[in-house]
Amino acid sequence: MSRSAPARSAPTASARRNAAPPSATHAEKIRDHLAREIASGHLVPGERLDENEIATRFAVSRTPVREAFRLLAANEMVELRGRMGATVRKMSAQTVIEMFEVMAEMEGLCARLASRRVTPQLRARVEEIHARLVAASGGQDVDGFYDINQEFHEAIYEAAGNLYLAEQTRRLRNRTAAYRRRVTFQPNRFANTLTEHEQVMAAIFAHDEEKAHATMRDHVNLLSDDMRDFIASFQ
Amino acid sequence: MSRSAPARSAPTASARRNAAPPSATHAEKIRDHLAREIASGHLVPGERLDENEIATRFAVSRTPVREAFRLLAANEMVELRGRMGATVRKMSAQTVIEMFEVMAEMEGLCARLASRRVTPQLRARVEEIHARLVAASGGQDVDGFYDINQEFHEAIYEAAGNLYLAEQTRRLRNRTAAYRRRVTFQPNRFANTLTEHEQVMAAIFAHDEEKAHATMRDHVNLLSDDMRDFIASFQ
DNA sequence: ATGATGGAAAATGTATGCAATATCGGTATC
DNA sequence: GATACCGATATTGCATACATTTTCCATCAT
Repeated sequence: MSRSAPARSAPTASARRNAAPPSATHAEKIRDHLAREIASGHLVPGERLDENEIATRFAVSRTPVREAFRLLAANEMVELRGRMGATVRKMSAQTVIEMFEVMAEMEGLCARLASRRVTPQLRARVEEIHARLVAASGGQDVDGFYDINQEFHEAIYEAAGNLYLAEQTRRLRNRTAAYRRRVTFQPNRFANTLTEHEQVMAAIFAHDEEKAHATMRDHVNLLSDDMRDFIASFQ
Repeated sequence: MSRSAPARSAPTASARRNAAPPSATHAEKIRDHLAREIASGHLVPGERLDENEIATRFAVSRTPVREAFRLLAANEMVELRGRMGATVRKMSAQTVIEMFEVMAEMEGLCARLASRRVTPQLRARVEEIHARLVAASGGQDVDGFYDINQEFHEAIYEAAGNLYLAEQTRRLRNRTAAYRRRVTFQPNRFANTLTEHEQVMAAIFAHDEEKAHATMRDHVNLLSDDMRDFIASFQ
């Protein structure tokens, strides 16, 4: 990443005109990496992000690191205070609970809109993902289960047919990922998750919007109850 | 803002310990200034923000300008695309409709939670605001009506007892303010607004969460229907 | 006339060094 | 012991220069 780095073959102008995505900037890569560390809990809430340490770690100057911090602020994952650096956003137990409450409603709303707007293609997609989730629940691959679970939710967001809602739901989900991840790794969550997903699916495919909303909200709220206990013990 | 600028008296360490805010960075000032230009319509959606032009305008280097752009991304006021600069965020008619849909639900959720959590003090507050709104509806002061109307909504947000939800609802409301304001200035909106607020209040005070949610959602959705027509005519 | 190519200019990304501010630890005072 | 002050150090903000990528325009081929 230094100036003496070997020259790369630049994409041709014609490749650019075919709307090929530009190569990611260092700032973007650092942001993505730090976001993952925050979501995974490796970087903990309240922790200071040291420009110099991160610059050294990624073998870049401070400039893209500072830009990465500001990009992370755009995702509300870090807090910036003028002249006082960046810290991983710390949320009080109360705020986490509130965010969960909102998230349950937003996911419920996604399910509600999906029950009105789901297409045959998306229905097939949801069912296919669920089948994969059932298959994954028999294994020991927790991360794999978690990833497919997220695919399931993403498909519901898409079926809702409201991009803005999907975006905001994702955003909130990312912000709470570290907290939520600790709960979904409970022993009997897999079976419960499958049952609850099935209830949500049944309501959506029956075009029952109240039930779709309620079953999805309850599915996410179950998480919230667990989180309440977890957070209480954590404080 | 150049290095040869006259030296300023730095705040003393004791002033600092009394939690005096640090002086605003150039990046923060530029962000605030551009945010105002965007809100006022001086910078129009889709417009490119030229680093060099802005740097020249503010007599600073490009560095704080770039940082300001990334800070603006945090407010979703500009869009950043790697290696392709910043543009004022452009909202399609579809996005506006989607945002309204989400807003109706979020305000509905505020009302729902308020129906469970309203205190006698907040009840009195809502009633007092409504009385002022009734008084204002007889006059010609549209702005005054609008301000009190906003107070009414703010009181519901507060009664919901979820700060995060209040914050996000406000945020969305602010983002759509310019579009919404064009509709609320219709001739018979005042009387309808009062009637609808009364329905919301009745449901909240009766602790009927479904009805509170539905009446508030419908109140805001009425706006959405009007907006749909308005936007269709606008395109 | 249209599309492809190449080079120059413009714009964006980054590194480096200096300026400005915050933090920390030691010392003095009450 | 608590508070204030001061100087040294560390951290953050910013300017400048260079590197990289994108855009624009002229030219050529079909």
